[in-house]
Amino acid sequence: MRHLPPLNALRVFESAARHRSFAAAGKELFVTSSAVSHQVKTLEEYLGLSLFDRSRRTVTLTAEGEQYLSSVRHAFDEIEMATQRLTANQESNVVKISVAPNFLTRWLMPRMARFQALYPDIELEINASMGLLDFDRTSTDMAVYFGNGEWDDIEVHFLRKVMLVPVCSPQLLDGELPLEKPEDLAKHTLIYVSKRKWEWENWLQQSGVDFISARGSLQMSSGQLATAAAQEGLGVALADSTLTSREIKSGKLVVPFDIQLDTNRAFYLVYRKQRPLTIGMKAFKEWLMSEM
Amino acid sequence: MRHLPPLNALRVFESAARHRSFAAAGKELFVTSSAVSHQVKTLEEYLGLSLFDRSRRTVTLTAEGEQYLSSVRHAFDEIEMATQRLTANQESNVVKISVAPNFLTRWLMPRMARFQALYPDIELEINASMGLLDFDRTSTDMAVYFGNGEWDDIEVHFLRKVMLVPVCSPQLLDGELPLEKPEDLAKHTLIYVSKRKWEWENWLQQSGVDFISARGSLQMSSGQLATAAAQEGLGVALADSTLTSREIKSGKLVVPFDIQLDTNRAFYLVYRKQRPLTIGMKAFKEWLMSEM
DNA sequence: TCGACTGGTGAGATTAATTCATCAGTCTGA
DNA sequence: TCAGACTGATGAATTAATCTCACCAGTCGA
Repeated sequence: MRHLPPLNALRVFESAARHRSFAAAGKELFVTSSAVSHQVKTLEEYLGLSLFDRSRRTVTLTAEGEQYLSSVRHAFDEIEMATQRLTANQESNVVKISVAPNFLTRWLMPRMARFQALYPDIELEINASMGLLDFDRTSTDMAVYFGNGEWDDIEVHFLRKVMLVPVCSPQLLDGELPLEKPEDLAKHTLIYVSKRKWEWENWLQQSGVDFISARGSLQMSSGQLATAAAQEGLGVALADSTLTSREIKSGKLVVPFDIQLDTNRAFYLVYRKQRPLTIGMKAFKEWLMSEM
Repeated sequence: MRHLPPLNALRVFESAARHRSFAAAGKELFVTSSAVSHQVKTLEEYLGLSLFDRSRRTVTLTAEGEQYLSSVRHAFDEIEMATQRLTANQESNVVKISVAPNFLTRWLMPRMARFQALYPDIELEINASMGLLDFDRTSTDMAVYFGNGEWDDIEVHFLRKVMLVPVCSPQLLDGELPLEKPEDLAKHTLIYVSKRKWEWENWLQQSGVDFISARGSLQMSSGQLATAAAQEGLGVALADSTLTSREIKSGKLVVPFDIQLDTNRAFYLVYRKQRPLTIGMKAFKEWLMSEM
């Protein structure tokens, strides 16, 4: 047996709190500000505390109101998304995708034209984002994650492994300091990715270099930035060999030592569990898997 | 501007779906089954699909209804908890705590009597659980987590570092196979914790043992079980030195080599961000920190 | 200082929710 | 096997929740 507050009053509160105005909430809900006032009062009486400060001409949320708003918002987001999913057209041809930045710029973007040629009716709405996202409370249909593939409560499809090789600008390789064997890295700047500092350590270990005290180090927040920094000649970075193949072919980046580090990390296509796929989602999934 | 379904109808649906019966839902909501029927119908008309199968005498959820229920439930849980937090008595002296199993049995339990002597009015409701929990949708007040301290959106307080030492039963140490230097571990069974397999590797590396091919290995799902297995003489495990100090003092476990591995992992007291602490929570927090 | 805002309040009007009466089907047990 | 006790469905009537209206006070800017 549940103990829920009056839900209609809650809806009115959420709108009023979001707008920080009873009048604006009234407009959104197609009622008068008086109705909003009544409903907020009902909720406040139920809770036994005030959610708004009513001094001055404008209303402001109390600390309690602020707290409550964030929870109520979360909950309403979820209800809204669940309702949207349920009533969504299975024939929908718009797919909202969230993609790991490196994969987006270096893999997906260059191949977008091919997808559009194959599926001219499908419209992709792409968003770059790193971390995990909440499929319950966002309208994102699918995502490309980077990681070890161990995520709970979502449908996970393996795309491709990430194999790291050192990359740097050709100028650096032709420069004064030699870069002929892994030990020579000691004289160069190593470019790290903040949250994956162990990668250089592992690569050096695999390359038979026991310990190295590099000349300097540079820290970047993403693999994409690390690769860009290497391209600018700022040092040597570890980058995925296939994602940077274009830069390597065109000579913008060179691989001083072709020693690949198997990271146990990979790119994965993920989406909400048990979600019936729309034709747009099916098309994107099939194309993505077939391009691998 | 939001697009929410009729919320009162949603509440009725949730109850009916939970009970898998309109009559039972009516009883819970103090209305007739007729009212339930009307409301469910309203919701179904709004969504444009049926949520219940009405064949036979009983109703069953359709696939869509099942999907919808889980989301609606989640959302209502959150509203319920937010409301409960808001109306909760600040003077409450009941604290619901979720504790990492190893910490619970080896640290908290032995000291519980001391807490109760100091705060006879405070009532602890303890729950053992490993993973992370959702403070938004559960009624747990505080938790003791084991990990690296990097968790988002929660209040984190450091408790104590975990320093690992090898432990085994005294019988094993006095047995036929020597255990005098780290290299001797090669002749014994190493007990691993499933999700922290790297620990033995790190310890051996720190002890100056390059590579070791142990006689066998045993995998346990938690540190608690690994320590118990070591106590039974099944092999050598890595255990936290302070958590196992009682067993070590009493001679149930011995430390063959006093080489401690700093794991960068620790125990932390955590709770919901911005949550105003009840007097019970304050008492527990203060006591816990002072016992460290 | 006046108008144009803000939100608050109580009474009445409107709309939504519930009950009631009735119907049909299904399962149970005498 | 057939009455009786359940299940839920439905439309009209009733009740309860919600909203509007009219009026209030206060604040802000011209």
